[in-house]
Formats: sequence, structure tokens, C-alpha cells
Amino acid sequence: MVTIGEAARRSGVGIELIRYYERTGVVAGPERSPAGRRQYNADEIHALRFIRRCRDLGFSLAEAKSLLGLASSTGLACGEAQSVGQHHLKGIQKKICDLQQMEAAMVQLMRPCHSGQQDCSMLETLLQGSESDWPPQDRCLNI
Amino acid sequence: MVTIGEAARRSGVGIELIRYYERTGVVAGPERSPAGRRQYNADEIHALRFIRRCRDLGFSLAEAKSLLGLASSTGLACGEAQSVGQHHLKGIQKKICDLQQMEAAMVQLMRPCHSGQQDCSMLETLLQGSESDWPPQDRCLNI
DNA sequence: TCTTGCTCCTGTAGGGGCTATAGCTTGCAA
DNA sequence: TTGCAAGCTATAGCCCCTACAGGAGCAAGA
Repeated sequence: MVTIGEAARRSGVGIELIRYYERTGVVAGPERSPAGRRQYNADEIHALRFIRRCRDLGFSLAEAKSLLGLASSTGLACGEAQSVGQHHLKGIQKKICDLQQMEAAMVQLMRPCHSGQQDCSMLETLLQGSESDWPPQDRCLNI
Repeated sequence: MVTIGEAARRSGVGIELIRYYERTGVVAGPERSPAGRRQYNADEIHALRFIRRCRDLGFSLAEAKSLLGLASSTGLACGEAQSVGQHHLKGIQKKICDLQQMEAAMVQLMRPCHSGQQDCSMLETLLQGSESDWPPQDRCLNI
């Protein structure tokens, strides 16, 4: 049984964030000392670390909570977790694809500019944006 | 001079979002009709489209506003725009790198799981997280 | 014993970038 | 004239924190 500070240190989740997770029901509130202080056992720290790992992997809090629920149930529910994971993986791949397009656009945007001159091709390009590219079609169909 | 609805259509920025941009000072408020309705000229629609393009490229509103300021000033201020752009390009590349690590981790996480079985390696892996990987070191130093 | 300084508590406000609602007025076509 | 779409303002909500104010508890040193 450790304090919230120690739980924060061991789980890698900040104190304020732990309280926030409790307040919003992502994790259950731990026992309290007679003086009202939170006291965490190993499982609760584990749950916090689980949430952190999910967040590190880009899962939303809702997804993290749902995965924690699956993981906490007896007999890990593989199918559901796979589904959440696959969905998430697709989201990540879509984002990578979008960002790579963004990167290409930025490189293109800045390429012919000779820094220091008055007329910046980058700004001109941004200003020239045609109307016809809206709404943008989804170029990441290969996912 | 067109209505806000038409401006939204032409710029690709939603009506509520246009009003939000005006309210928060990202763009200036346009003229009003005698009845108090917003009326947009070509330049203002241009500015909205400029902001949208910046946002599409992942610039923050503050960056977009700053770029718009540079682009609107007489004699495009290339140096500053280049600096903002370079900074942003690095940000994009960092995000791509982070997401690729996330993707690799997700693939790794889900790889040995044979869907439908009771013990899901994905959840187990998330549960097993060691304490020693915190704080995580920055693995994207090659940018 | 008293004080110092750290940790903890609750509650609340703020951030960024929207999105949606409620309740009203205006414009236009049938 | 009626009816409906589109506009207006103001406000609240979303997600995921982060930070602050103003207290209370607790261990160690003077």
C-alpha cells in the first residue's frame, strides 16, 4: 500500500493525472487511509501502468478503459481486444499516410524558395490555393 | 460580397468554425449588412482558405495566423515564413517517426495472437509492462 | 514542543480547437 | 402570407490533461 506520489512514480502517471483518471472513472478509486489519503496496491499500480501503455500507443482513454476491462476479466477476451487493436492500427497507418503527404507538401512548398529574397514561394503557394481541391479526396486508400 | 454560408462553401471552413476564428481573432471580422449579417469579399474567403490549408498541413492556429500575417504584409517576408515552415516540417517528421514506432509496437503487440483463443497475448503484453521503461527515452533523434 | 517543508486533499479554471445547442431574427420563394 | 432556410449571439460541451488556490497531514530537525 503506497501513497499517490509513489504510485505516480511506479506507474509513470502523474499525480494530477491519476486523480483525473479516478474522477472520470477510467480507474476505480483506491482505498483511503484514516486521514483520507489514497492508498494503492500492486494491482492498482498495474492498472495505471496499463492505461499509460495504452495511451503511449495512442489509444483513447475510452479504448484504454475498455481494454483494461477486457484484461481484468477472467480469461482474457482476445477477440474484442484484437478488434480494438486492429481498428487502432488502421488509424495509426492512416495518420502516417496523411502526415507523409503533409511532409511532401511542405517540402514541395519550401523547395524553390531562396531564403532572404522578398517574394517567398512558400507564402505565394499557400495564398494561391485553388478552390477545386475541396473537399479533399481520401488519398490513403491503400490501407 | 457573399454570406457566411457561401464563404464556408468556398473556403472549406465550416460556418461555426468561421465564427470561432473571428471570435478568437484568427481572422478579422468582415463587414456587416444593415441587418447585421456577415459579408465576405474575395480576400476574406482567401484568408479563410489559407487558414484551412495551414490547418490541413498541421499548423497550429497561432502558426497559421502568423503565416497569414506574413503573407498579407507587402513584400512577402520569406525568412520568417521559412523559419516557421522549417520548424513545422521538423514537427511533421517527428510525428511520423513517433507514429511509425507506435505502428511497430502495435504490430508487435498483436502479432502472436491467434484470434479466438482465451489468453490474448496482446492484453498480456500490455499487462506485463515492466517498470524500467519509464521514463521512455526519445528514440527519434535522427531528425 | 514547535517549526519547517514536503506531500497530500478538494475544487475549480484554463488550454487548444473545435462542435453543438437554444432561442432569436432575417430573407426569400411559393 | 406563410413557411422554412439561413443567419445571429451566447453558452456549454468535447477530449485530455495541467495548474492553481487554499487547506490538512506528517516526518524530521532545532
